[in-house]
Amino acid sequence: MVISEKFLDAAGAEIKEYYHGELIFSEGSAPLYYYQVVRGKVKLSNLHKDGKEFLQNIMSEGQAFGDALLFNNKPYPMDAVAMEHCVIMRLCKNNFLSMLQLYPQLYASVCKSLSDRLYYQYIMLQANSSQNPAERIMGVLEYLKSSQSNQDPFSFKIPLTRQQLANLTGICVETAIRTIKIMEKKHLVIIRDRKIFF
Amino acid sequence: MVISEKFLDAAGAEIKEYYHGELIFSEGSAPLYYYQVVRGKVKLSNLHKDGKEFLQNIMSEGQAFGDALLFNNKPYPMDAVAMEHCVIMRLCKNNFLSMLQLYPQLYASVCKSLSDRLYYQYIMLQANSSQNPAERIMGVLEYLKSSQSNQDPFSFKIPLTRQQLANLTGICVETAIRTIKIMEKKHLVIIRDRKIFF
DNA sequence: GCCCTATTATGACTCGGGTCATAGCACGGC
DNA sequence: GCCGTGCTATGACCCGAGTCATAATAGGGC
Repeated sequence: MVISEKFLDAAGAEIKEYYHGELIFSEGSAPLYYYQVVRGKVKLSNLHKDGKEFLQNIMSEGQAFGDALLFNNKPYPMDAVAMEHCVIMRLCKNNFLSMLQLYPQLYASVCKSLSDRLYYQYIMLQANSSQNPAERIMGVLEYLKSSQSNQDPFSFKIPLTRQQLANLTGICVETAIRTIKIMEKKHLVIIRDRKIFF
Repeated sequence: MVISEKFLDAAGAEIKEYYHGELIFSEGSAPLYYYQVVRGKVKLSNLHKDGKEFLQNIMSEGQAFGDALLFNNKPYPMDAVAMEHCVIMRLCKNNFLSMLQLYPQLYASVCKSLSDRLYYQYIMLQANSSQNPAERIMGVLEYLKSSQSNQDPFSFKIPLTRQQLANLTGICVETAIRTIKIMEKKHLVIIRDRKIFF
């Protein structure tokens, strides 16, 4: 958890619920809140004009989002959408910044949280800049795996559909499916019951 | 400038000089320092096994790098190389963290600096995840332009070679050259004296 | 059980970006 | 001026990822 719910509560945060598919904020609008996921999953995504979606990231319990934009006064570069029923704490910009001034030790958590996401972006940018679909997919898999405690090969069941993997890597579903099959033949992943193990 | 040189100096920073092509840190090694560019340009890049280079970012005067990794104890996900003769201030991890504890107001600058880079990564990740070379290149151009004061069309001379644009976007030089020509025909950019204006 | 939908799967075809080869051009060093 | 090097430019060819069509399978709701 980035910031303890007690602190957020004391600083004046509201608890909000969002339902599957509900928009939390949208690309181009002005950032006004610090958001922290209490329960559920939120996707940060870009909707292309041709209807295709690019998945920037999926935020889970304890993770913060939208906060980076509070520091540099730029409009949101993506949408945030609830992927399921979510409980989210939301703290307005002024209260968030005052809270940090009052309790500077919280800055350490915020910096760590920003750094974690920056690290994720480094990995993904490198992977997705490759032409090779397998390298793009491996980028996601390795990143997800790196945040697991059990590092044994094929012990980790990837919690993403092929469509989501495709949207995260900017390739089409068919290529994702075909590439994953090839990766299985090369013993890079195992497919059991249609689920990917890495 | 992220942190004033006086503060860095008082905290025990060293001033180091690097020459064109000199390695500052390398992918996979452990982060030990906060770096801030005093003069020159530093590229953050990944070297692929096939000899190709992917340019994550180019850091200029006043910008910090390598600091994100101090917060989350992960090895560097890229190399840092001086692109020209550089003067760089370097502050070891312990002194950096102590300095922040001592002067919490510096945290705000660090958060802003992290957020700025996160924003850049969002833009680039979205752009580079596209299949379309023109979209990838536009990602770089629009980002660079957004940090300019003069927003008039075609007023900004892109300070990058086609090779650098190709390495930033993960496409090959030839495609970069051809795509830029097409973009000129579509009046998206102007080419004058081989230089790209946007 | 039955239906609806999301997901996984597979084949045929197209097109565009990578690769390789070659060359023209600009600039700095001497 | 002359040379070398890095940058820009252009053509021919190939391969592989996208697109479209079609279908099998799994899972949830009722």
